[in-house]
Amino acid sequence: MPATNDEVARLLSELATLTEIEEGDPNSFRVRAYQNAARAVETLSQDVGGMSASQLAAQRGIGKSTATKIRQFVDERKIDKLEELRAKYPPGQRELLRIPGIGPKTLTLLKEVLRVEDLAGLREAIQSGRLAELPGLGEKTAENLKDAIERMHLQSKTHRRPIREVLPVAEQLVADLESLDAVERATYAGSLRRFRDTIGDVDILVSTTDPAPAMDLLTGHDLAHDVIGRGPTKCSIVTHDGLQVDLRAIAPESFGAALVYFTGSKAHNIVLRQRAIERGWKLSEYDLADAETGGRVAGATEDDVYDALGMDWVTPELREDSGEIALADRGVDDHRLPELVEVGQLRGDLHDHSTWSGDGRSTMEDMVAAAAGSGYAYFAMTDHAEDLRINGINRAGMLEQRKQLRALQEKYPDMRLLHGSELNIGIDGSVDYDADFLAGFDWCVASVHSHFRRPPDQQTTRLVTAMRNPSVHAIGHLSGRKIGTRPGIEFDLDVVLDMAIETGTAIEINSDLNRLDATVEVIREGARRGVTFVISTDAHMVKELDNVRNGVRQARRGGLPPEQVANTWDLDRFLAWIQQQRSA
DNA sequence: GCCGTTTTCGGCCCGACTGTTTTCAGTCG
Repeated sequence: MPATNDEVARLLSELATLTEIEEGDPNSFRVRAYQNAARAVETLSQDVGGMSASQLAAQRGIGKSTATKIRQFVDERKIDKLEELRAKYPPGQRELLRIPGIGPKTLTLLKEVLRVEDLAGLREAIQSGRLAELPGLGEKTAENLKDAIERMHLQSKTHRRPIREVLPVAEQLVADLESLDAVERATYAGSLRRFRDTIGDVDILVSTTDPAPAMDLLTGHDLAHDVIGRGPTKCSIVTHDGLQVDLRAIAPESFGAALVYFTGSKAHNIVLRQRAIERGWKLSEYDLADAETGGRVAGATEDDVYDALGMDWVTPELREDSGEIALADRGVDDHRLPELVEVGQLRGDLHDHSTWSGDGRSTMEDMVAAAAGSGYAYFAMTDHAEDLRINGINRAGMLEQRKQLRALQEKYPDMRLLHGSELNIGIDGSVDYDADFLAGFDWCVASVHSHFRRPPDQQTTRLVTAMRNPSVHAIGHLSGRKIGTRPGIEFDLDVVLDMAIETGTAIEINSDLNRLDATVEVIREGARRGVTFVISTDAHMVKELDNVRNGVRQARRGGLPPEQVANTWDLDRFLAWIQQQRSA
């Protein structure tokens, strides 16, 4: 089996972790070098398998030494240095490092003084009181470690959770904090603000000159199970289901700097700080300031901070140090961040269900009324087709629904109602109904709802066959993944994107927080190649029509401009495009 | 281990909090 970039990136991360133990310092330069190399490999556009050592070493973040290691893995499927460190620090030891409160120094101390090398040994050392006798540790530390072990299966450091479990909690806490008189502004930051699929913990910032009320609110909140810590400007809680929430109180004049700092990513921030240093400044969560005098340069808003650093403001979704820095750098010729799609640019929703489908929760009339209320110029009713046995609508049902939708159209002169369906892509790529019946729909989305575990070449064929069908306008939730619970189908992205362009079929960005599908990788590559996308809610009830903002953030994360999103187009252009797909 | 208009050595991001310390080390983000 050839070595994949992901595989190599994982091994380099492991090397970083093991080196951290070896050197006893999480900030060791060697540790950081391995982490940088892992990230460099992750974001590489070519396969490491086909690259020579010198080609690898030419990549930023990969030097001669790491290039040799990567080549060794490609050729021999092993890395000597890694094998050596794995033998020296068995998995039990590394597991201890994952316990919050244990870093490399404590780990070494445990091993050398108490011969503790795994979780069981640590439990025993706490129980017997031997741990509390170690130099630098004490009763309180022993107690904290005991608690940490108990909630470890829930803890953020060991467990990232799907965004759908986190976003609603964060939004509620932010709203509650913002209602306080003492709080000027509250917002969540971190990977949630960057809109990653999975989230470790929640970072909330409040702008205030009086931190106490905000901290009282969080530590006493109904959602709080346990207060982990509280200082003058920072406190942390764990919710009942184990999510850690950190709150930081920020002075208003520092809010922008803090927002930059806590939004990250870590890699993005490091580059910003390097830019600050080059200018004789230093960037912290308080401000951008002169390194010598401490005189403030910027800090109140994110815009000020980026501007002072000679950069355009970077949308949080792009802050991963994966090319956005150069695009924002006003010192670089042709620098230009992509224009990214915004919620206000969408003119229609193209994947929606009603009680006509067994799993719909709002009536067609209510869905249409709500869409009209959003000011949409077009709206597609796409209930499930008949092959979805539990849910789908048969031919007679579809014809009746169409009749009722046409009647409804008269009530909404300013919004074009499209009668469509969410078709099911069968195991051979075929879809529901026959060609003549399909031709009666205005707009069809085709999605995979079954047979998730088939070989990639078979899945590729399924998708390609569906895209070739002239009645299929878009492919819904391309991978079929459910974040955190179902991995989704594997397929050949090259082939699928080529076919999307050839047939003019759109790729859907599904706004359901469970899905966020197409994935960022697909969007990024599709954006580069000029593929047409649609951003749809897949709403099953009125309330879910608002989910479109999630789909938009997913699209932005993939760097997608509005021009490549078909439902930003005006009605005439959109209808002409549908027509063209049909005849292609 | 990586990198380079202060280059091949000598730098490499920064501060809060905790618990243990009588001035700071370790961990975290």
